[in-house]
Amino acid sequence: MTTSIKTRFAPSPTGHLHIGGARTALFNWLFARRCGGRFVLRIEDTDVDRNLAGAEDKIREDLDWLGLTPDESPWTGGPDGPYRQSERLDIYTQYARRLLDAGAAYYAFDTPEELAAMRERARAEKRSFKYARPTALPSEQEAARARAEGRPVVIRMKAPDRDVTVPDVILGDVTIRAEELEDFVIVKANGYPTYHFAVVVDDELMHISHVIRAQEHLMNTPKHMALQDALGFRRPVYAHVPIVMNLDGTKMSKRDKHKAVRTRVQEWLKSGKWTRADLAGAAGIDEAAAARWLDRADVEMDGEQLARVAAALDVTPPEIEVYDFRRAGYLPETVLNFIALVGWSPGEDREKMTLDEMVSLFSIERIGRTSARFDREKLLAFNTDACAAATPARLMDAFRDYARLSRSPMAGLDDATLSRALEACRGLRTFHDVDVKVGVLFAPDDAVKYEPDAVRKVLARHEGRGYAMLEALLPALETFQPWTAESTDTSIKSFCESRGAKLADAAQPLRVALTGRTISPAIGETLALIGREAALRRVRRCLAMRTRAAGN
RNA sequence: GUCCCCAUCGUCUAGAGGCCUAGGACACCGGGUUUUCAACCCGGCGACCGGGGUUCGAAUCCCCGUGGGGACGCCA
Repeated sequence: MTTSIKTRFAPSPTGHLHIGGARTALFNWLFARRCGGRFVLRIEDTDVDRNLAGAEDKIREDLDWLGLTPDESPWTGGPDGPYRQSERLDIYTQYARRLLDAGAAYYAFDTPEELAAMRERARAEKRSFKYARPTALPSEQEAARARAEGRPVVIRMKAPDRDVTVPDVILGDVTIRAEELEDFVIVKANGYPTYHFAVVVDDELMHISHVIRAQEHLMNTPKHMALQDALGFRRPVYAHVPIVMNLDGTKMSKRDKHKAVRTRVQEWLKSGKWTRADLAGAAGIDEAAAARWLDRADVEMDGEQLARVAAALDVTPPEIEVYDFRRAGYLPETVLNFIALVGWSPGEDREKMTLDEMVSLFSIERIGRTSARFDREKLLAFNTDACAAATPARLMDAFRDYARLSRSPMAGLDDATLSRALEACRGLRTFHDVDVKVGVLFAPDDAVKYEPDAVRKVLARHEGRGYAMLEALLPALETFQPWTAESTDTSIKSFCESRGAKLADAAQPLRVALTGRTISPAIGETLALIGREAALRRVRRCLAMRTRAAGN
């Protein structure tokens, strides 16, 4: 049992799953599957302030969508639970006691302000700060007294006094010199364990054999090893994977979304296009909260609020979290395939893979050492290919999920119509494309927004040539029989022929009349999808609008 | 600033001393197809960060430099 393979993914419940986190989860999941081992999901909720209500459900939802289901987790249970750190507090206390008794850890009473001042002084003197271990360690009595006096009491772990070498399967041996190591807090003043402490205890108790995590944790590992040694724990195999970056080389962060929206808000405020009240209104929050968000880079509004503001501003914030990609209309299998390739490669120029194929191809040794940039263009291309390759049933299923989330007018379509619409969208890149291309056909007439550019170019130009065409076409349209894609297509073509016009001369004005834009499936297909009644109605409506505009 | 990691086309990467005139994918450029958007087809451009070694031979090994990234929290 002790020799069996077990990996874990341990997010903190702060919101939807970050794409980088998803990749870490995927690697852990793949490795466990590959080895016939188990995959554990543990919730690291030891920061009372940062925990967000509902975040755990979001993570679960994202993982489910991707298909990375855990074998053990807070919601599936398992032999080594509980899987929420906040429910394991007594366990940590027990081990902290052991460290204290062994003299491996000690009480400390510094206030956050004092610590900040020490760090500040060190910076002013241009030396690096290192916590100075007191020569005489505080006793239990002194700790009790400090507590009684209202001072914060934490427990610090003694850093090892010799060099530590981290054995890493990706990076090789990494040695950190003893003087770089510092005594670190393992139990906070509020009694909660810190990440370092909880991780080590849980990985041991949960029999984790391989720790696959982001490279930003590399320098934490000596701390974890010190804890393992002091507690007599096993040493899991470590694999630190390179960090996922933005195309510009900065770290991919949730804040990027806020930054993008914030920038646009600022532009609009400056140009007088918007007021702070508009912002608050769009977000659905009060003005004070809106102002705080606007002025401080570290303040975030929730995902839904941000999405509303972004929509009002007509900007698309970068997709960062798994849920962003889902809502943007990507297939989960594409996301999985693509993120697997960010930092890992099976070799032999292999790129397109199903999850099952990845399982059989995966190995930690083939994970790279270089930080990799996340290229959305390539993801888009992957998704395009995946949609083209997907079976109609799969596509329909995935689209329904998208339509529900994005409140598409296509959400309620019956199977036959939806499959027809999807077929008409062959070549789609994301489901958002489908929504753009055929969504309006299923929306109420008044949802049609006539784009000024389209109207000018296709209808109004050359003394209203497009409108004239519509007027001529309307009576013919009324006689089209039967109303199918093939038949209406033929009818329009012969209509054009009889007038010595090109197909585009009729198709484009019709497209604009029906959708308000120049984007839609082939014209016959468009007519079939929208239906006879709606088609005639929208053409008449479009012509009536022109008359009204001319009257002004 | 200190410590750590990394370094092949613009991007993700293949490459584990001769198979490399460095391969693939995306992007890009040119052309084709086309009633719009997209898709699709054909062709093209394009990289071993620099300098020293080691070796008969280096993208591959070593050293230095440079560049990028990460960590330095009672965050995880």
